[in-house]
Amino acid sequence: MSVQERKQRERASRERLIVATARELAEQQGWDAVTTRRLAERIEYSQPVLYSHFRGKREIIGAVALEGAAEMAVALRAAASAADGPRARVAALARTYLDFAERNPAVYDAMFRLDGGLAFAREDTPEPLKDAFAALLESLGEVAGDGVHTGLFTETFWAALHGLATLTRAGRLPPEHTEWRVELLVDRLAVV
Amino acid sequence: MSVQERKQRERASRERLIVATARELAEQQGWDAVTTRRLAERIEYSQPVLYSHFRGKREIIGAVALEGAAEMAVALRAAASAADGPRARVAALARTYLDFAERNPAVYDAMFRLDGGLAFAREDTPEPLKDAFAALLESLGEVAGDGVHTGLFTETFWAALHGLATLTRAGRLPPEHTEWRVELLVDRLAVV
DNA sequence: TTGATTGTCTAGCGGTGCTAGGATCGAATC
DNA sequence: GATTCGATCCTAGCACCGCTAGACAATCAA
Repeated sequence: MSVQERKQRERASRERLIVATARELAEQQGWDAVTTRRLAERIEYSQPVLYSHFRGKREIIGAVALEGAAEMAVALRAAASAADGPRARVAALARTYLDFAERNPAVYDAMFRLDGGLAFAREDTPEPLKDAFAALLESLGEVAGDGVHTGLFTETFWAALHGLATLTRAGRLPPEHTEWRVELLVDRLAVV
Repeated sequence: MSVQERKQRERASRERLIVATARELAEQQGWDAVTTRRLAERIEYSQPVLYSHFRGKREIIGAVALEGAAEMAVALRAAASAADGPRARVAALARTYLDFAERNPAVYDAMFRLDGGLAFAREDTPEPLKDAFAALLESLGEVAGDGVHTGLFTETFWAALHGLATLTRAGRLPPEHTEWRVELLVDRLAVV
């Protein structure tokens, strides 16, 4: 059975290559540039090979999104644990979130702007997504305020951050004063 | 010169037809379904005619966005003027904004999610966009709080609403409890 | 060695946004 | 009223897209 195992390993490795290449290409030139032809050429296989790993382009986006969610969860927890006190923790969380969105725009798009065929806010939501939300909730839960449902509070705070991230990057908001807006959000929304 | 005038009128009328048809088609079947071929067929002209009015699909999206911005400004001002007191005014404003996004998803996308080739937050920003932002600022300015820049406050509040609107519609946030989230946003962000 | 299975590729389908170039039509001139 | 001539519009086609059928080669089991 060793031959089969080797083949499985190779297959898994190629799948990782596809996802990594798609992500790289998307970060370099945007998701519009991630066509199945270009992607196939970069991994040095023909187009149909992609379809033996993923149902279609959408699923590839979804795979990048899951990868991103896992990384974001790590980054959020690291920022939170390095801060002292609820107020500082929330501020660090918010800055880290926006920083992640700015540094990995294509991954952020895959997670929250594009259709990666993933289920959100449901029972069958993939674990990495649930966990990224959990990472937010861990820090935000302690500043929701008395009698305020922590889940709903986290959702609202997250939505505000998401709005800032997307509108800023799309040039809808001037890039200056981002720090000030985050400050306002934390000051007003968090109860310390 | 009357012949030329008639031609100009007809041309302007056809341009309105293009924008209205694009909007209608987008609301019915989403922007992906708005292809130049389908659009041309619906207005009963050939494809190249579209390009004698607009540089490309992007500009058509931009035209729909401007139309939407004007309508949104009217809706926001109507809601604000019908409410009594700053707190109620802001709440009505927020609800109207989200309501507009929900009722006109394609127009909302054209305004804030898609690339319509429009300049935002700049001097050469088209008037309807500036005015829609002004409509927000008129009501939000009075609850920014002492010493808080009203423009930046409005931007932050708007971003929060935008986040709620987009995440909810994309299925990233559960559709229930939207009203509760708005309530929280208004309660915490607005200083009354 | 043979036959079946697996894996990969070439080629192609129907679609996209956009455009070059020819046909047509109406207005202005003789 | 016939004839230019310019504006207007359409046909046809480009290069690209996501995706797939079917041929082909390599590998395995008998």
